[in-house]
Amino acid sequence: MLADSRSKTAPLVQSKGVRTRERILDLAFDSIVAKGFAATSIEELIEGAKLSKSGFFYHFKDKSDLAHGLLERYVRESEALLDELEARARALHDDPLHAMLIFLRLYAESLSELVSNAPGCLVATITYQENMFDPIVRQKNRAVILSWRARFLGWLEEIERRHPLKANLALVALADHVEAAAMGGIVLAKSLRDPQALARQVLVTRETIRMAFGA
Amino acid sequence: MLADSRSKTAPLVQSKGVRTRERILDLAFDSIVAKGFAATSIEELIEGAKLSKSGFFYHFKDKSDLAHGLLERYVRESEALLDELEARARALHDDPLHAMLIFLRLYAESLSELVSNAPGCLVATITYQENMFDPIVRQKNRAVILSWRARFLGWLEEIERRHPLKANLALVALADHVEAAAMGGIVLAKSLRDPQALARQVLVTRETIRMAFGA
DNA sequence: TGTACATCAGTGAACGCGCGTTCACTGATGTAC
DNA sequence: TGTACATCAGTGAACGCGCGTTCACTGATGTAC
Repeated sequence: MLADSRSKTAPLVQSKGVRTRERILDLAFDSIVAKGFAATSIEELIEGAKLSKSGFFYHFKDKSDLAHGLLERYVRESEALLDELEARARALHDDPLHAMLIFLRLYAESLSELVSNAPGCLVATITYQENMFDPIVRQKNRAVILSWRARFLGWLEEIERRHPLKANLALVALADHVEAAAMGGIVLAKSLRDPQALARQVLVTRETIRMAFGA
Repeated sequence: MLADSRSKTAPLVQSKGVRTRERILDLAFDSIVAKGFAATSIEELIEGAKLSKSGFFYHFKDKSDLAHGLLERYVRESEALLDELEARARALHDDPLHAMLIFLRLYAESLSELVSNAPGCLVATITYQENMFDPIVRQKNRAVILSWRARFLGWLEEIERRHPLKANLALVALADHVEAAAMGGIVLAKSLRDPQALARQVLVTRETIRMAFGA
């Protein structure tokens, strides 16, 4: 769950075309997360990106192609963030439970930092406006949620082999909970204009996992 | 957090005008939760409600007035549901902790029932498309979140006076967590087409509260 | 090194459609006397 | 009980604007020989 998909880790040298495309995607992300997909007009994107309308259609064959590009980039960067934080956490502790507790702290920090710029989860946005998107985007969106589930479920199973579960919970519900609490936290953070509200929700999940395995 | 605001508890006899208005609001809710506010056209609402365009403008002075009407009804019915479930739960157990655990079971059930018809939380939808709404709607939307927080925070404080908190958590984060997990759960339920995913998230929150107060 | 051609990254003008909103009007129901 | 008037719950036609999309064209950069 990445709250801001605007690329920060772009290759050192980019062709002119790639830079323009990224500029369009950045503007589109901010607008979609603030107003929704339908209300995000190509007109406003080209005004912000300083190019002509036909320039936009050089980069994206139609509006739904923009959605594809947006989701693709979002997934790539969000998986990269999770991979990186998981690797850092696991490097700091051999026990998978403590690694996950470390990970959740790092994740809470990263998310509230991202959210203070441009708050919004693209996956939640797409889910809440599913009928605006073609089947491929919807399918890809579902796949993202399932990949989050798979990552955390695998990790929790690993934990359970060492620390018997003390709570009356299905592991899959707990796995989903990491992202569910984050998505709910984003709504709180956005609405109340309090980025810390997101971090607090992720840390509640952390406490749940800590208690569930009796740490 | 009410997942379906279509009225089920309307007065026994309604004037013709009120019935038409309710029909419009029902259609609008379903559409907004599926496509977003901007993509919900007055044209489609009048087609569904079988009246002319000027008929629509007799009931709502403009599109933003529709948003007002929708949110007002949603808040009224969602508060009524929470009041009712809280009253039932408190009637079943004197201890506020056990009452809350009962409440969360009832709430999980109610929500996944509502979600199987028309999944979506209007507050989350508005938050994710804030720029589409006027300041009054945004303010009202924020107020709903704060009223949820106040309800659960008060309840948790009551619990804490009898059961010392065993977890390293701020009560306000825990209070917010009830609705945050539900809002995240709705995204899961919608996207995966699995109403049970929502109930499971609410029940994770229940387990968190149970463990936090050492029940 | 010079020329021919291809690809990249756009421009400018025009299109048709659907959207939200307005306006003048109307027939059915309710209320006062 | 009958009549006058007001309110309710709409209709039908027209509007202008902005939207997504298309099309013919172009100047700058890259590549082959």
